[in-house]
Amino acid sequence: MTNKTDKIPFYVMTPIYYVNARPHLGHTYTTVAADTLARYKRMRGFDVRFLTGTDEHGQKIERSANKAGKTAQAFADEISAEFRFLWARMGLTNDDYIRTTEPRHKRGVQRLFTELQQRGYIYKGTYTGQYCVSDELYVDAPEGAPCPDCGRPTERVSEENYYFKLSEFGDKLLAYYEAHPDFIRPESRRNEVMAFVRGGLKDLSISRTSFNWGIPVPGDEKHVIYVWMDALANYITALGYGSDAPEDQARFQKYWPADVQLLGKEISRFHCVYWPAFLMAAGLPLPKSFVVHGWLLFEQSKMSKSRGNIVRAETILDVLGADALRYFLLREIVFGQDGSFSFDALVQRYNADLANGYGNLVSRTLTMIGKYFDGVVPESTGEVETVTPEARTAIVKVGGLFDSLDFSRALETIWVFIAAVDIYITASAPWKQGAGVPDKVQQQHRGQVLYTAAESIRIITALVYPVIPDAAAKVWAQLGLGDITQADLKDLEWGGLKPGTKLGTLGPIFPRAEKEAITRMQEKEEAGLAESTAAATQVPSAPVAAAPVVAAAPAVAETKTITIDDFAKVELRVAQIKVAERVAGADRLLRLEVDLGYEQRQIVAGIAEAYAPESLIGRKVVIVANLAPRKLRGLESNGMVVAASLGEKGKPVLAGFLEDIEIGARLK
RNA sequence: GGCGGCGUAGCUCAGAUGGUUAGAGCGACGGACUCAUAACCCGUAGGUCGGUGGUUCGAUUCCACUCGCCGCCA
Repeated sequence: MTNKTDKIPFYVMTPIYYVNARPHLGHTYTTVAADTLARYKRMRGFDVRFLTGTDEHGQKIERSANKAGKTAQAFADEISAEFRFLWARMGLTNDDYIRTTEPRHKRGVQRLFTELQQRGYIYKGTYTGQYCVSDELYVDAPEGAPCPDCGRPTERVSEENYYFKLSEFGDKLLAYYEAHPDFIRPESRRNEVMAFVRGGLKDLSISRTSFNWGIPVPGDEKHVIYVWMDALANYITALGYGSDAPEDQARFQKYWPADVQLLGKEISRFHCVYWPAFLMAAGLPLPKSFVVHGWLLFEQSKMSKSRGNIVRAETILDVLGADALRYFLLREIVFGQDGSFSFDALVQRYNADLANGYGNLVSRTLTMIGKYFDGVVPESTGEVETVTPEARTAIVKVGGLFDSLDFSRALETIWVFIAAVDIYITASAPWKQGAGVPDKVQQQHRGQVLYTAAESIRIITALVYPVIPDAAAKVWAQLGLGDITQADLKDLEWGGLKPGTKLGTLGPIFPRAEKEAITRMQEKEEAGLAESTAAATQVPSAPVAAAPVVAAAPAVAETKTITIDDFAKVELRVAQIKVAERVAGADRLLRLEVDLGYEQRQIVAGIAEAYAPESLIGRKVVIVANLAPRKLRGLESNGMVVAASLGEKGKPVLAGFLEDIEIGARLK
């Protein structure tokens, strides 16, 4: 183990996500890319810091919260928690999760503002013109005209504001772009950014007085700091910028400037122009690179709330698992370009590459080692096989491609190698007994072939680990190599697998998905919230522990068997939620009124942290109808809503049905 | 409106400073095999490289125009 301080720091982050929208595949895409890069760099011995989080201030949030009848903070808490749950459920390895409503962030933003002010880059002025609430931007449009950007109505405002002298930075920025060709990737984005800056930069208004939900300007509290300045600063405040504590300062010194800032193309101007200008003005170093990726289109059209074609990651996690989603996003889409998502393509990729390719290769190889060598990795004769040099080439090539964030080609390269190993095994036919060949010679040949195949799998597994960590961990264990997270993968070389290694317990890695998986996912999306139903457990690779229809506890928990009569005592029925509201003074409780067809009743359920009340109205759930009444927070609860429990925090996921079902129907 | 990108097999995309039969993967079809997850392996299909016109001995690759999609800016 190397001492952590010896390692080279590597700081990577996603943008922080605006809590105006709930997490969808676009967020997942960026975050998965960052996670993969972080895992890869860790594996290569870097001291990685991976940051993500949520952006929570601004007028839009204030208004959405009002509309929902909540405080802005409560509203932000809820959505931020959803992001956090999702990332936790996907097993992402972010080292920190910043929220712009945290004190550490506020402190840092105010410090940055003060710093810019003291350095003379901020002055007071008045703006009169149109403002787009949706984009949180002053727009150049005549009175009454819609926003030229998003088409929504703009508002007439006249405000006294603080301005940042952005106009002073045009030449400096251009010089910097020129001197650092890799500062913004891909090149097409760099060109766009440079064209924008060449067009001339105007000073930027960086405060608002028209609303309150934000960080106050130090010493002039009726002003709130512009959301973008607030948000962008998270990349340094999360490290400790603005704090006087020695450990915070040390962290900031260590990790800043960032190595890779990932972002979607819609926010490249803020990240590649404003943010560097703020940093220059503050006398801070600039990030080493911005990597701008494209959009994820859903079956050819842009995913958007209004189109109603947003796909949630949860749906895919339920049916195929996190690795399938990660693999698809990084393999199918050329990083930097727009990509298209469809359930069809997802399942096709899953079957062709993960099930038939990687999964099957592992299966055929390890099964034969079990059969012919009693589950112990055989000796190699030392003879060089065709795949050996190919493995070496793949190691080098894949490393380079990961470094340049060319995930799709990295994976393509690995899969070319997988195919080569399949061809090698088929050509060598270790299952065949050659006519007249003595058993000893036959065994030696088998040993050589199977050692070569197993060693190839070890290398493949190490290479794919950053992309499909769950599967890689399983294969690693099946190879008898223990915990992959403890493995030193820095110097991957052919021959690292020791003959004599006892294989672990074998089992499927990626079971083939049936066509039906597609319809199942589509139905889940249509049904609204993704849910972990009994159907989800039909695919054994689903990350949710296989749970029976009634999944109040994970199936892994030991259960004594019961008779059918015992089960019959539990009256499970389908009920439709008619009313859902928070219980005052309880963070976790919702008061529900449900319709059973023959009666309406009140149930108090501990699901408030996972479900917004309004999202539940009309939803059909399963309840235990004959549970003795109980009082919770003074409210009588007549029954219990059935839900699975996910993760260590026990996040509830409501049970439901894919087919439409009659209210009141009994489960038996 | 200005600037830029893209349009190649059913699908996702490579590629060519212009030159013999335009490539890969997936899907489809045929065959072989049986260690393996109806898998793997071998083989086949056929696309006038968006349209029109031009330059050229020769263009899908260059030029002009045109249609469609997209991005940045106004």
